[in-house]
Amino acid sequence: MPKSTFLNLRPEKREAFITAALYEFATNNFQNASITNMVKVLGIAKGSVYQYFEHKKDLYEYLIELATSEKLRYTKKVIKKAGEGDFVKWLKKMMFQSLLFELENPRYGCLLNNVSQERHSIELGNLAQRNRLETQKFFTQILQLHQKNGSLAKSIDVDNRAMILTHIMFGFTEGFYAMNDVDILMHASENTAISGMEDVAKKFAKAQSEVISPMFQ
Amino acid sequence: MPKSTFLNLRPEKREAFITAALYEFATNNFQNASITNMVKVLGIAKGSVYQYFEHKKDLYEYLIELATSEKLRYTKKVIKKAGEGDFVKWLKKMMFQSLLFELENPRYGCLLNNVSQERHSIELGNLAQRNRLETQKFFTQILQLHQKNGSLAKSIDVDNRAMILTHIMFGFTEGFYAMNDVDILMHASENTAISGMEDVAKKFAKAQSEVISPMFQ
Amino acid sequence: MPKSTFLNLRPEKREAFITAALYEFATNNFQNASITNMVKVLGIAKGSVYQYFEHKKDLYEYLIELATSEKLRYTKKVIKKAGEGDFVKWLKKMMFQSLLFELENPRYGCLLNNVSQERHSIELGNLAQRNRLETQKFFTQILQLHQKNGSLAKSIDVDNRAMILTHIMFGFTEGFYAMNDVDILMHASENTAISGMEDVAKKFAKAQSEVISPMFQ
Amino acid sequence: MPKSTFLNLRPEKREAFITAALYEFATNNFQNASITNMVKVLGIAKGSVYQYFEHKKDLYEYLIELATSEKLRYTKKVIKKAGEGDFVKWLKKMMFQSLLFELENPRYGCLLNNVSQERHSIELGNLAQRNRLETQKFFTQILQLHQKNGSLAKSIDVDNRAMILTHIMFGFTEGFYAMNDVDILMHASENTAISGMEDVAKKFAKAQSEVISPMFQ
DNA sequence: AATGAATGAGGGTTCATTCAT
DNA sequence: AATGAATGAACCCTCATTCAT
Repeated sequence: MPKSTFLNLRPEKREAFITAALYEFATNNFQNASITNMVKVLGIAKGSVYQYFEHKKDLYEYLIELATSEKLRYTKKVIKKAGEGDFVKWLKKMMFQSLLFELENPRYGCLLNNVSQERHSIELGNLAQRNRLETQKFFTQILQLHQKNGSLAKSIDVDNRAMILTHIMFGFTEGFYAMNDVDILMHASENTAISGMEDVAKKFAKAQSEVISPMFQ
Repeated sequence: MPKSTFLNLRPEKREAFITAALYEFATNNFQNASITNMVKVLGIAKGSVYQYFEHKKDLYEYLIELATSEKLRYTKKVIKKAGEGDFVKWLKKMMFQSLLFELENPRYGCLLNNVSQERHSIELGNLAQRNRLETQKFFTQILQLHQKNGSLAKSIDVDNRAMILTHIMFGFTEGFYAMNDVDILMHASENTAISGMEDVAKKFAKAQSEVISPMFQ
Repeated sequence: MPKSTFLNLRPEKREAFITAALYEFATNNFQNASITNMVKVLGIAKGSVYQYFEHKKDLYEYLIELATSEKLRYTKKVIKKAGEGDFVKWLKKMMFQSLLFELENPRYGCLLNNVSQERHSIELGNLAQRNRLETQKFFTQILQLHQKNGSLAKSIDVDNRAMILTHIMFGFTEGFYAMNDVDILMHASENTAISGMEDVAKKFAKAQSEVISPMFQ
Repeated sequence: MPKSTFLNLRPEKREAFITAALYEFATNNFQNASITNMVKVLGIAKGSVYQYFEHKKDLYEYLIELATSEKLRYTKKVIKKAGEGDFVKWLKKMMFQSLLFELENPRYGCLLNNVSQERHSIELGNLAQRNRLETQKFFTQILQLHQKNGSLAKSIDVDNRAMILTHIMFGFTEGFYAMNDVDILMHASENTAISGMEDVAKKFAKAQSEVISPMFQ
């Protein structure tokens, strides 16, 4: 929900703004993210932020939306194939693609990770919960699809598996960001980041896969 | 590292202080936890806090220590039995006991959960990372013990399993707090809390168990 | 090192600010000068100060610079004549001009006097020492000039005389401010101040001169 | 004006208290001297200070009195000889003895130096002024004595000379403390301090003497 | 559309002083 | 006589937000 002023901005300006905002909200949770600091980095007037967005929360929500849709776009190809063939095979592809997304878009990834850790507050409500429920619902639908197609045993408790999947995926993601230097991840140019983090990522992907596969046999 | 002032406090007062402090640091991360708010709730003077502790970080570290040692005390019986019999059986007991701890001591549990999510900062360093590494090391040692005793296949990569275990356990814990209303958990008297959350807890325990068991066969 | 914010201020506002800040830092040493009190007097918000300056020390340093350059401007004419004619004659002129500066700009004068009395601290370092060393160096250079020009006996120990001059001049200045009511000095309009303090000043100038003259014969 | 409780204290305790108090008020001006810090160093209860003294100012005044009387005791021999023989000779002795006092009792010396720099305040009034006036009066009396005895020219303006003497002596003292590390001075054992500072002191004494002698010929 | 000065509530922290024990 | 917990006002500093230009 940016104001029209933001949408009418020269693309370069808009993108510079987004990049800086993402960085600020990716390296800090909502409360600690500082508009003051962000505009200092950007070199624009503080007032401009309030020409573009109603308030801090408004900006935050916009960034979340952006990150979410970007992630969706990135994983679309895999999502489309849901229901075809073996579920575990699909899941592995999905997990791999997600990890690639984190590596290539650390700002988006880190922001979304922050969202999933946001404490309940008057201002944001239970954002983390809503975030997790969406993911859970997504997995539930995929699982149901696979059950319909016969590629997943009907005996499996879909809701239960979706919940577990959700917690594990968020758990690994959070672990990934906790164990690695977020700043290095984000400042690296895309290619450097990938090559530098490749091993770590592979280890994580393999681990996740090992854990999750047995759940569906 | 509380000052002697704090240790000499009348037990009721000290406990009231701890309760309120725990609540503040359990519902907020370090930066957002507010001494001002805490003393308002407690009905004491702001200066008193600084009679008890050197500074905010000092108080935080004390609460972490308290929570950690309380958790250790709570799980001691199970930890002592490490190495005896089947590892998975032991792990299930451990996980169940941990969950019980979270339910009976939601303030401690929630605080420790916050610790594991703390962003890297100049003031706290990489607290979350240190926290996770400790847990990982703990699991590594237990796994090695079981390998020595022959109750765990020598072929299993202990370091890898310890890492996975860590991420999953933190993941489930975080999920648990994200999905439930922390405020209700913490304000409930112990018994109410348990009965109210029993089903949720059982579901979590079972889920965790299902995921983890296959990793060691 | 004020921020651009301060420099862009409406001149009246900026001057009102400087006047009030000078008063606060002239009547109190660095530690005791209170931003809180200053803004109360000025009738502006506390936050504004931090729009203008990075922090208290930043403001202090700006005021020192201001006072120093103002004093330099005031005594420039005399300084330029250094080396011409008799040194003692020049020194008398210099002392008289300095005194006039103190009388016409009691806020600047008093601030600089405070600087020369600042205790060594982590925050400011040894400001007083640095301040005195500068003055001493200044006198050394002038004395060397006069020795080159032949208007001062080569036998005179320049470093020693410069040190003595420095201590005496600071001593008289400090004595002047200790013996007179600084508040009256500072609140008086310029002309009133001069006429009111004229006799005192003359007495001081004569005394200083009497002391110093014999040192160079 | 200590309370009777202080006077009834075991001598060792009283002396330890005085030593610590002196240190605190010698290294800080009145406002910045911290009772809190002092008792921490001493290892006594904060409340004790208020058993001994009415309030901070009360303690400060006691220390000033102590330092003053100690200095008097130290210079008594010289003072007694006032009026005998040449004034300048006497003054040199006096100045030398004063310097010795500063070196052997840096805490007292530094405290008195602080007193002479204290800003006018509601709490302390114009302490520095009173302090200087006393010294000035002292010199006036001595000078008058010498005029009576014929060892000083009747033509000399006694009040003027006393004033000048005062400013110069305070000036050199302040300069001495500004240019040297007060903490080193005070922590050194007496003998070390003297030997370490001997050269500096001699330089100062000679300088002072050179300046002042011509004033009385 | 862009600016950036102004605000004021809130943050953590220090400290002299009081008073019940 | 000694303690030390309690107080609360004061300190410097930060920040999202507003608004006149």
